[in-house]
Amino acid sequence: MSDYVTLLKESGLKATFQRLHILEVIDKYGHITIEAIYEEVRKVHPSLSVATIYKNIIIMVENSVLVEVPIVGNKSKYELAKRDHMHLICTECGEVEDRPCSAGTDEIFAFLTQQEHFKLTKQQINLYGICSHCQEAAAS
Amino acid sequence: MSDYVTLLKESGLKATFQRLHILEVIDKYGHITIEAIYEEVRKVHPSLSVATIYKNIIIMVENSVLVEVPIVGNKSKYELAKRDHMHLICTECGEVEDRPCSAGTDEIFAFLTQQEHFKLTKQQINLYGICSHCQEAAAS
DNA sequence: CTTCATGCAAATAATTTGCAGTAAG
DNA sequence: CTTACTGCAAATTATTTGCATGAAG
Repeated sequence: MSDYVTLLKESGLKATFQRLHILEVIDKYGHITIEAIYEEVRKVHPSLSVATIYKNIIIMVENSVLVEVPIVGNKSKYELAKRDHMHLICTECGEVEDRPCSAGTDEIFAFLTQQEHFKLTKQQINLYGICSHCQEAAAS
Repeated sequence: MSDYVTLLKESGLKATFQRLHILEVIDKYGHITIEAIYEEVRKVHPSLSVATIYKNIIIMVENSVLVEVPIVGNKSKYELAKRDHMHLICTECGEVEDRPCSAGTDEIFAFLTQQEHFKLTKQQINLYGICSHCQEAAAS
Protein backbone atom coordinates (compact mmCIF):
# COMPACT_ATOMS: atom_id res chain seq x y z
CA MET A 1 0.00 0.00 0.00
CA SER A 2 2.84 2.37 0.71
CA ASP A 3 2.99 4.00 -2.61
CA TYR A 4 1.95 7.01 -0.70
CA VAL A 5 5.68 7.52 -0.52
CA THR A 6 5.76 8.08 -4.26
CA LEU A 7 2.65 10.22 -4.17
CA LEU A 8 4.12 12.50 -1.54
CA LYS A 9 7.46 12.81 -3.24
CA GLU A 10 5.86 13.62 -6.56
CA SER A 11 4.05 16.39 -4.76
CA GLY A 12 7.31 17.71 -3.39
CA LEU A 13 6.57 16.65 0.17
CA LYS A 14 8.75 14.56 2.40
CA ALA A 15 7.41 11.12 3.13
CA THR A 16 7.37 11.22 6.89
CA PHE A 17 5.98 8.51 9.08
CA GLN A 18 3.29 10.93 10.25
CA ARG A 19 2.06 11.73 6.77
CA LEU A 20 1.97 8.12 5.72
CA HIS A 21 0.03 7.28 8.81
CA ILE A 22 -2.48 10.06 8.19
CA LEU A 23 -2.96 8.94 4.61
CA GLU A 24 -3.55 5.36 5.66
CA VAL A 25 -6.20 6.42 8.13
CA ILE A 26 -7.96 8.55 5.54
CA ASP A 27 -7.84 5.70 3.07
CA LYS A 28 -9.21 3.28 5.63
CA TYR A 29 -12.19 5.47 6.48
CA GLY A 30 -12.74 7.03 3.09
CA HIS A 31 -13.98 10.33 4.48
CA ILE A 32 -12.95 11.54 7.89
CA THR A 33 -12.77 14.68 10.04
CA ILE A 34 -9.55 16.11 11.42
CA GLU A 35 -10.62 15.29 14.94
CA ALA A 36 -11.28 11.67 14.00
CA ILE A 37 -7.96 11.37 12.21
CA TYR A 38 -6.29 12.62 15.35
CA GLU A 39 -8.01 10.10 17.57
CA GLU A 40 -7.29 7.25 15.21
CA VAL A 41 -3.69 8.14 14.58
CA ARG A 42 -2.74 8.59 18.20
CA LYS A 43 -3.74 5.03 18.99
CA VAL A 44 -0.61 3.96 17.15
CA HIS A 45 1.50 7.05 17.57
CA PRO A 46 0.41 8.79 20.79
CA SER A 47 2.93 11.58 20.56
CA LEU A 48 1.72 12.79 17.19
CA SER A 49 0.34 16.27 17.83
CA VAL A 50 -2.83 17.92 16.55
CA ALA A 51 -0.73 20.74 15.18
CA THR A 52 1.02 18.25 12.93
CA ILE A 53 -2.31 16.99 11.65
CA TYR A 54 -3.54 20.47 10.86
CA LYS A 55 -0.32 21.45 9.16
CA ASN A 56 -0.29 18.29 7.11
CA ILE A 57 -3.91 18.39 6.07
CA ILE A 58 -3.43 21.95 4.89
CA ILE A 59 -0.29 21.23 2.93
CA MET A 60 -1.64 18.04 1.43
CA VAL A 61 -4.81 19.81 0.31
CA GLU A 62 -2.71 22.58 -1.23
CA ASN A 63 -0.77 19.94 -3.10
CA SER A 64 -3.86 18.07 -4.24
CA VAL A 65 -3.05 14.91 -2.35
CA LEU A 66 -6.25 15.37 -0.34
CA VAL A 67 -9.59 17.01 -0.98
CA GLU A 68 -11.73 18.81 1.56
CA VAL A 69 -15.40 17.87 1.58
CA PRO A 70 -17.27 20.58 3.46
CA ILE A 71 -20.52 19.31 4.94
CA VAL A 72 -23.63 21.22 5.88
CA GLY A 73 -24.03 21.44 9.65
CA ASN A 74 -20.82 19.57 10.37
CA LYS A 75 -17.10 19.70 10.19
CA SER A 76 -15.38 19.14 6.89
CA LYS A 77 -14.20 15.67 6.05
CA TYR A 78 -11.16 14.83 3.98
CA GLU A 79 -10.63 12.20 1.32
CA LEU A 80 -7.82 11.11 -0.95
CA ALA A 81 -7.85 12.99 -4.24
CA LYS A 82 -9.45 10.90 -6.96
CA ARG A 83 -11.38 11.47 -10.13
CA ASP A 84 -14.63 13.38 -9.92
CA HIS A 85 -17.48 11.71 -8.16
CA MET A 86 -20.56 12.62 -6.18
CA HIS A 87 -21.10 12.28 -2.48
CA LEU A 88 -24.12 10.75 -0.87
CA ILE A 89 -24.14 12.24 2.61
CA CYS A 90 -26.39 10.74 5.24
CA THR A 91 -27.80 13.40 7.54
CA GLU A 92 -28.58 10.78 10.16
CA CYS A 93 -25.36 8.88 10.62
CA GLY A 94 -22.99 11.25 8.86
CA GLU A 95 -21.59 8.64 6.52
CA VAL A 96 -20.32 9.79 3.16
CA GLU A 97 -20.24 7.51 0.15
CA ASP A 98 -18.78 8.09 -3.27
CA ARG A 99 -20.67 7.50 -6.48
CA PRO A 100 -19.49 8.04 -10.01
CA CYS A 101 -20.71 11.21 -11.64
CA SER A 102 -23.58 10.16 -13.85
CA ALA A 103 -22.87 10.28 -17.52
CA GLY A 104 -24.22 13.53 -18.77
CA THR A 105 -23.24 15.79 -15.95
CA ASP A 106 -19.90 16.42 -17.58
CA GLU A 107 -21.55 17.78 -20.69
CA ILE A 108 -23.90 19.91 -18.66
CA PHE A 109 -21.04 21.40 -16.75
CA ALA A 110 -18.91 21.91 -19.83
CA PHE A 111 -21.76 23.77 -21.47
CA LEU A 112 -22.38 25.89 -18.43
CA THR A 113 -18.73 26.68 -18.17
CA GLN A 114 -18.49 27.94 -21.73
CA GLN A 115 -21.70 29.88 -21.57
CA GLU A 116 -20.71 31.52 -18.32
CA HIS A 117 -17.06 32.17 -19.12
CA PHE A 118 -16.41 30.56 -15.79
CA LYS A 119 -13.11 28.69 -15.64
CA LEU A 120 -14.13 25.54 -13.86
CA THR A 121 -11.47 23.93 -11.69
CA LYS A 122 -13.38 21.69 -9.36
CA GLN A 123 -16.88 20.46 -8.85
CA GLN A 124 -18.55 19.18 -5.74
CA ILE A 125 -21.88 17.50 -6.03
CA ASN A 126 -23.21 16.63 -2.62
CA LEU A 127 -26.51 14.88 -2.19
CA TYR A 128 -27.87 14.95 1.34
CA GLY A 129 -30.47 12.54 2.56
CA ILE A 130 -31.01 9.41 4.56
CA CYS A 131 -29.06 6.32 3.64
CA SER A 132 -30.80 2.99 3.26
CA HIS A 133 -29.28 1.74 6.46
CA CYS A 134 -30.70 4.59 8.54
CA GLN A 135 -34.05 4.24 6.84
CA GLU A 136 -34.22 0.62 7.93
CA ALA A 137 -33.19 1.52 11.44
CA ALA A 138 -35.95 4.13 11.60
CA ALA A 139 -38.56 1.65 10.39
CA SER A 140 -38.11 -0.63 13.38
CA MET B 1 -39.87 43.82 1.44
CA SER B 2 -40.86 43.00 4.96
CA ASP B 3 -42.77 39.89 4.25
CA TYR B 4 -40.04 38.28 6.17
CA VAL B 5 -42.46 38.83 9.02
CA THR B 6 -44.85 36.34 7.45
CA LEU B 7 -42.03 33.97 6.60
CA LEU B 8 -40.79 33.93 10.16
CA LYS B 9 -44.22 33.51 11.67
CA GLU B 10 -45.06 30.65 9.35
CA SER B 11 -41.89 29.01 10.58
CA GLY B 12 -42.98 29.44 14.17
CA LEU B 13 -40.38 32.08 14.93
CA LYS B 14 -40.99 35.49 16.40
CA ALA B 15 -40.38 38.34 14.01
CA THR B 16 -37.87 40.32 15.99
CA PHE B 17 -36.12 43.37 14.72
CA GLN B 18 -32.84 41.50 14.86
CA ARG B 19 -34.05 38.64 12.68
CA LEU B 20 -35.57 40.92 10.11
CA HIS B 21 -32.37 42.84 9.98
CA ILE B 22 -30.30 39.70 9.50
CA LEU B 23 -32.59 38.52 6.72
CA GLU B 24 -32.36 41.85 4.92
CA VAL B 25 -28.58 41.74 5.03
CA ILE B 26 -28.50 38.21 3.69
CA ASP B 27 -30.90 39.15 0.94
CA LYS B 28 -28.85 42.19 0.03
CA TYR B 29 -25.62 40.21 -0.30
CA GLY B 30 -27.05 36.97 -1.58
CA HIS B 31 -24.44 34.80 0.12
CA ILE B 32 -22.64 35.95 3.21
CA THR B 33 -20.60 34.67 6.15
CA ILE B 34 -21.63 35.03 9.77
CA GLU B 35 -18.77 37.39 10.42
CA ALA B 36 -19.81 39.63 7.53
CA ILE B 37 -23.43 39.63 8.65
CA TYR B 38 -22.25 40.76 12.05
CA GLU B 39 -20.19 43.60 10.67
CA GLU B 40 -22.96 44.75 8.39
CA VAL B 41 -25.72 44.52 10.95
CA ARG B 42 -23.90 46.38 13.67
CA LYS B 43 -23.56 49.44 11.48
CA VAL B 44 -27.27 49.99 12.03
CA HIS B 45 -27.73 48.21 15.33
CA PRO B 46 -24.41 48.35 17.19
CA SER B 47 -25.65 46.57 20.27
CA LEU B 48 -26.69 43.45 18.38
CA SER B 49 -24.44 40.69 19.68
CA VAL B 50 -22.62 37.93 17.82
CA ALA B 51 -24.30 35.40 20.04
CA THR B 52 -27.64 36.55 18.70
CA ILE B 53 -26.43 36.10 15.15
CA TYR B 54 -25.21 32.61 15.82
CA LYS B 55 -28.39 31.61 17.62
CA ASN B 56 -30.54 33.01 14.86
CA ILE B 57 -28.61 31.55 11.99
CA ILE B 58 -28.85 28.16 13.64
CA ILE B 59 -32.55 28.36 14.31
CA MET B 60 -33.38 29.78 10.90
CA VAL B 61 -31.41 27.02 9.20
CA GLU B 62 -33.24 24.44 11.30
CA ASN B 63 -36.51 25.96 10.19
CA SER B 64 -35.50 26.11 6.55
CA VAL B 65 -35.60 29.87 6.33
CA LEU B 66 -31.91 29.87 5.51
CA VAL B 67 -29.53 27.45 3.86
CA GLU B 68 -25.90 26.93 4.72
CA VAL B 69 -23.48 26.83 1.82
CA PRO B 70 -20.24 25.26 3.04
CA ILE B 71 -17.28 26.31 0.97
CA VAL B 72 -13.96 24.55 0.48
CA GLY B 73 -11.15 26.34 2.28
CA ASN B 74 -13.42 29.03 3.70
CA LYS B 75 -16.18 29.72 6.13
CA SER B 76 -19.71 28.76 5.25
CA LYS B 77 -21.94 31.35 3.69
CA TYR B 78 -25.69 31.58 4.19
CA GLU B 79 -28.45 32.33 1.72
CA LEU B 80 -32.22 32.61 1.83
CA ALA B 81 -33.89 29.29 1.13
CA LYS B 82 -35.04 29.09 -2.47
CA ARG B 83 -35.58 26.44 -5.08
CA ASP B 84 -32.67 24.25 -6.06
CA HIS B 85 -29.88 25.88 -7.93
CA MET B 86 -26.16 25.52 -8.45
CA HIS B 87 -23.44 27.71 -7.08
CA LEU B 88 -20.58 29.12 -9.06
CA ILE B 89 -17.92 29.83 -6.48
CA CYS B 90 -14.94 31.93 -7.44
CA THR B 91 -11.79 30.76 -5.72
CA GLU B 92 -10.12 34.12 -6.34
CA CYS B 93 -12.61 36.66 -5.03
CA GLY B 94 -14.86 34.36 -3.06
CA GLU B 95 -18.05 35.46 -4.77
CA VAL B 96 -20.88 32.99 -5.03
CA GLU B 97 -23.48 33.17 -7.77
CA ASP B 98 -26.61 31.17 -8.26
CA ARG B 99 -27.50 29.43 -11.48
CA PRO B 100 -30.53 27.31 -12.25
CA CYS B 101 -29.94 23.58 -12.18
CA SER B 102 -29.54 22.53 -15.76
CA ALA B 103 -32.42 20.56 -17.16
CA GLY B 104 -31.52 16.94 -16.87
CA THR B 105 -29.89 16.93 -13.51
CA ASP B 106 -33.19 16.34 -11.81
CA GLU B 107 -33.74 13.14 -13.72
CA ILE B 108 -30.24 11.96 -13.06
CA PHE B 109 -30.66 12.51 -9.38
CA ALA B 110 -34.09 10.94 -9.27
CA PHE B 111 -32.72 7.86 -10.96
CA LEU B 112 -29.78 7.67 -8.62
CA THR B 113 -32.03 8.07 -5.65
CA GLN B 114 -34.23 5.16 -6.63
CA GLN B 115 -31.38 2.92 -7.57
CA GLU B 116 -29.56 3.65 -4.36
CA HIS B 117 -32.52 3.60 -2.00
CA PHE B 118 -31.18 6.88 -0.76
CA LYS B 119 -33.88 9.26 0.43
CA LEU B 120 -32.72 12.52 -1.05
CA THR B 121 -33.57 15.63 0.92
CA LYS B 122 -31.21 18.26 -0.38
CA GLN B 123 -28.65 18.66 -3.10
CA GLN B 124 -25.74 21.00 -3.29
CA ILE B 125 -23.95 21.39 -6.55
CA ASN B 126 -20.97 23.65 -6.15
CA LEU B 127 -18.75 24.51 -9.05
CA TYR B 128 -15.44 26.07 -8.11
CA GLY B 129 -13.36 28.07 -10.51
CA ILE B 130 -12.41 31.56 -11.57
CA CYS B 131 -15.16 33.97 -12.46
CA SER B 132 -14.96 36.01 -15.63
CA HIS B 133 -14.27 39.14 -13.66
CA CYS B 134 -11.20 37.68 -11.98
CA GLN B 135 -10.01 36.21 -15.28
CA GLU B 136 -10.05 39.67 -16.82
CA ALA B 137 -8.27 41.14 -13.83
CA ALA B 138 -5.55 38.51 -14.15
CA ALA B 139 -5.08 39.20 -17.85
CA SER B 140 -3.98 42.77 -17.28
C1' DC C 1 24.88 18.71 5.46
C1' DT C 2 20.60 21.27 4.43
C1' DT C 3 16.09 21.71 4.27
C1' DC C 4 11.86 20.63 5.76
C1' DA C 5 8.76 18.55 9.38
C1' DT C 6 7.55 17.62 14.17
C1' DG C 7 5.89 18.53 18.80
C1' DC C 8 5.01 21.44 22.36
C1' DA C 9 3.02 25.27 24.48
C1' DA C 10 1.10 29.50 24.01
C1' DA C 11 -1.83 32.63 21.25
C1' DT C 12 -5.75 33.53 18.59
C1' DA C 13 -10.15 32.76 16.55
C1' DA C 14 -14.62 30.67 16.37
C1' DT C 15 -18.62 29.01 18.53
C1' DT C 16 -21.60 27.90 22.57
C1' DT C 17 -23.71 28.48 26.93
C1' DG C 18 -26.19 30.39 31.06
C1' DC C 19 -28.77 33.63 32.78
C1' DA C 20 -31.11 38.02 33.94
C1' DG C 21 -33.60 41.30 31.59
C1' DT C 22 -36.98 42.52 27.46
C1' DA C 23 -39.94 42.32 23.79
C1' DA C 24 -43.38 39.77 20.86
C1' DG C 25 -47.81 37.86 20.37
C1' DC D 1 -49.46 37.50 30.82
C1' DT D 2 -46.40 33.93 28.84
C1' DT D 3 -43.11 32.34 26.03
C1' DA D 4 -39.46 33.14 23.34
C1' DC D 5 -35.50 36.22 22.30
C1' DT D 6 -31.62 39.28 23.35
C1' DG D 7 -27.17 40.74 25.11
C1' DC D 8 -23.49 40.12 27.90
C1' DA D 9 -19.69 37.74 29.80
C1' DA D 10 -17.64 33.57 30.57
C1' DA D 11 -16.63 28.92 28.92
C1' DT D 12 -15.48 25.88 25.45
C1' DT D 13 -13.72 24.33 21.19
C1' DA D 14 -11.17 24.85 17.03
C1' DT D 15 -7.28 26.44 14.61
C1' DT D 16 -2.75 28.81 14.12
C1' DT D 17 1.81 30.20 15.29
C1' DG D 18 6.76 30.32 16.86
C1' DC D 19 10.48 27.99 17.90
C1' DA D 20 13.86 24.45 19.35
C1' DT D 21 14.71 19.75 18.12
C1' DG D 22 14.86 15.89 14.97
C1' DA D 23 14.38 13.33 10.66
C1' DA D 24 14.45 12.97 5.46
C1' DG D 25 16.80 13.24 1.21
